[in-house]
Amino acid sequence: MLSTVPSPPPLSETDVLAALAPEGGRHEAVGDVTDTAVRIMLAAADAFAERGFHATTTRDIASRAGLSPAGVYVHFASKEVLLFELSRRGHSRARDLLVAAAQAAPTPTDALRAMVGGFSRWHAEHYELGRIVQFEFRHLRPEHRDEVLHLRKEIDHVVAGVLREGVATGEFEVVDIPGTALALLSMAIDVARWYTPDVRRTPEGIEETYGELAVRLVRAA
Amino acid sequence: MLSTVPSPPPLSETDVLAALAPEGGRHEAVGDVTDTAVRIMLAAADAFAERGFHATTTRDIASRAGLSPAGVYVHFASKEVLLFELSRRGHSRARDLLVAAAQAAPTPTDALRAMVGGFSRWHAEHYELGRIVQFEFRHLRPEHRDEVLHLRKEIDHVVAGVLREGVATGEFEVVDIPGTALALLSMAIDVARWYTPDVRRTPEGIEETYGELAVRLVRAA
DNA sequence: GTCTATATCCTGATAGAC
DNA sequence: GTCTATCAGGATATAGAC
Repeated sequence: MLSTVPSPPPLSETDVLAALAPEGGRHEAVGDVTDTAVRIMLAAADAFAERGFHATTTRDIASRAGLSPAGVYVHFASKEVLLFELSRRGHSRARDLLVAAAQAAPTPTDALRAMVGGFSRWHAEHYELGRIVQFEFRHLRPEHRDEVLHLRKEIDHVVAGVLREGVATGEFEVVDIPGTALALLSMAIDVARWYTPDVRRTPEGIEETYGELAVRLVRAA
Repeated sequence: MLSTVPSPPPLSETDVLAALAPEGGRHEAVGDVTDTAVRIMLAAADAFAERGFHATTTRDIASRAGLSPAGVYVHFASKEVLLFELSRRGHSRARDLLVAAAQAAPTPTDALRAMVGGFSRWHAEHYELGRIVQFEFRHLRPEHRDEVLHLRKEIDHVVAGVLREGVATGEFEVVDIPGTALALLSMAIDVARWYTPDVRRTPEGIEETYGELAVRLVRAA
């Protein structure tokens, strides 16, 4: 169901790149930007995820990308624009995953399992981009925050929609649909906070566990 | 059950103070530090929660506390020490709440409802301190991080313990105890990320909803 | 214990040569 | 498009008077 997400080797570059690229391909899959711009985005993603937006310096990003500090500004107008690009692409990718999982499943139960499982797995496999998406949001400038907020609302809406369908078919019993959607997303989002490749759990195991927990949370008694 | 948490007026100072004070009292309840040190901690908590640790300046903290920048250093050796004090006290308080809720409940089901409900409510009522505790953790220096890590493990342990009890009594059916404990805590922790007083949900409503969701997640079929 | 003043270093971003 | 050099301001923290 979520097989459009490739399973890349545990290299940070490939990992973040896979999360940024809609087709899961190589550099040209990011498509609308140059090779150097991609390198800068990958460098910034590493740095932001590791140290946070404000603790990351432009020199840090530049050196990771193999450029001088000035070289970054040919491609991005500011450090905040770089955060915005990562945030926007990451949110889009996460939303696309959820929508694809919802559409591919035959029943609301299967859809919910695939969505929460897949979303949780994504936040583990791509925990660097996941952290940026979920935890650096408030450091965007207001106009950029507003744009990303639309994507966040779409994500909430997809989950709530599946819950409503499940209630309609009688598969689910949900007292508070938006509240439950929020709690389900919280479980998955929080994975990005605690997951690292050093941890004993695997993204696949997380997908399995969290998908089942989601179904337990809403299934009719 | 969680009535040891006072319901303060919606003033940020009182709110953070209540979360810092073991007895829920006034300034002297924080006890081991001077009045001015408390004022600085409250100012720092406001600033860290609002803008994040690295985006907060020492001038920012000082002016919120009504001091000159130099005035802060009489009471705290560095900005990071201030973060550590807030983090340590906040973690202790959160752990104490969980332990009290676990001990006061007659059954594992009641205990889990009270723990997850109360922990969620705490992350709403004290969302400022909650954000610091949960999301500024990585900005601590290694030795301080280690000390706080002990408190975090105690929190995990209390929840896992109640799950084990519930499995033993037959009330719960849990495949993966540490994984489920983690997911339950994730739901509650993530409240601090999205909650603000502007949001439509109330801390009391969150307590009710999340307590019930927790029970649904683990109860035997 | 608090202040004013400041040391010292670092920050995001730009100018202009190549 | 990339570099070296640098600007202008801001950062944490300290010195020393009161």
